[in-house]
Amino acid sequence: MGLQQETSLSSECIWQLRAIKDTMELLSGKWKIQIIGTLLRGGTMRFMELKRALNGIAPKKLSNDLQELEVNKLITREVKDTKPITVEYSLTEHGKTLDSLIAEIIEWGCTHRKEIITG
Amino acid sequence: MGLQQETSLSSECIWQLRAIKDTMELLSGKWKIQIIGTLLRGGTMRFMELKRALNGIAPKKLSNDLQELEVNKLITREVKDTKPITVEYSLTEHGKTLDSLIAEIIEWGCTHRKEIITG
DNA sequence: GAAACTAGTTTCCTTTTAGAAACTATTAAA
DNA sequence: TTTAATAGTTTCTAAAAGGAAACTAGTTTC
Repeated sequence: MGLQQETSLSSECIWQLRAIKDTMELLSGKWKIQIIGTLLRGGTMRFMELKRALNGIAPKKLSNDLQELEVNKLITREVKDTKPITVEYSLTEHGKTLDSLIAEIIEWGCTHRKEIITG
Repeated sequence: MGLQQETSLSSECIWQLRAIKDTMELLSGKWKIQIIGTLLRGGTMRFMELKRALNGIAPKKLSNDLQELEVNKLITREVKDTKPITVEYSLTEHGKTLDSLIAEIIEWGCTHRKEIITG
C-alpha cells in the first residue's frame, strides 16, 4: 500500500518512471480523486458525510481508499470522543498540493473532449 | 474504448467528474504514459522500436494500448510500403499537449517521495 | 530450404479492482 | 423495545487488466 520498489533497472530515467508510478498509483481507481476533491471543497468531513457526498461508493471501498490515502500522508484521520463516536478526515498540507494537479487533469479532460467531439 | 456516457446525474459539477474520468481512463494502466513519454522523447517510432524501448511489454498489450491512443487521436498510425512493411507511430499535436501534464505528474511524484521518505 | 525480421492476433491464465449484501458494535431517540 | 445513527468489517462474486506462449503471414537473408 505504500511506495513500491523497482524490480528492474533499464534506463537512466528510472526516477521519472518511479515518480509517474507513485503518482498514478495514488490517483488511479474510480474514487480516489473524487475523495480528495470532495475534501478539497468540503474541508474536514466525517465518514458518513463523505459516503453521502460520493454518490454510490461502498463503505468498504471508502474505508480502504481512506486508509491508503492516510498511509501516504495525504489525509489525517481523527477519532472524536463524541456519542456516538465520529471520525473526521481532513487533507494534510501535502494532500492539498494535489489541487493544481487535479485542476490540470480537469482542464486537459475538457480540452480533450472538445478535440474528440469537434473532430 | 472511446468516451463514456454518464449514467447518473448527482451534482452540478458533472462536467468536472467527466473530465477527470476522461483523462484518467486515458492515462491509467501500466503502460500508457510510458508509451506517450517514449514517443515524446523518440518522435516517430515503429512497433518493434516501441516494444524494445518499453522493456517488458507484451505485443498484445502494446497493440491494444496503441489502438486506444489512436482512437482518442493522441497518436497516428501509418503503414509504410517497405519490405517487410513497417508501421510508424507518432504523437499528434493533441497528443503532445500531454507533455506538461506528464511533467507535473512526475514533479508531484518526486515531491511526494521526499515527503514520505523524510517523514 | 531454414532462420529471422516485420507487425501483429489468439488463447489461456492469474491478478487486481470493484461492488453488493450482510454483519459487528456502540449509543441514542421514540 | 424497536429503530436508527455512528464507523466500519467480512464474505462472496463479477469484471477488468495484464502477462505468457504460441501462432499468422509476408519478406529477406544465409
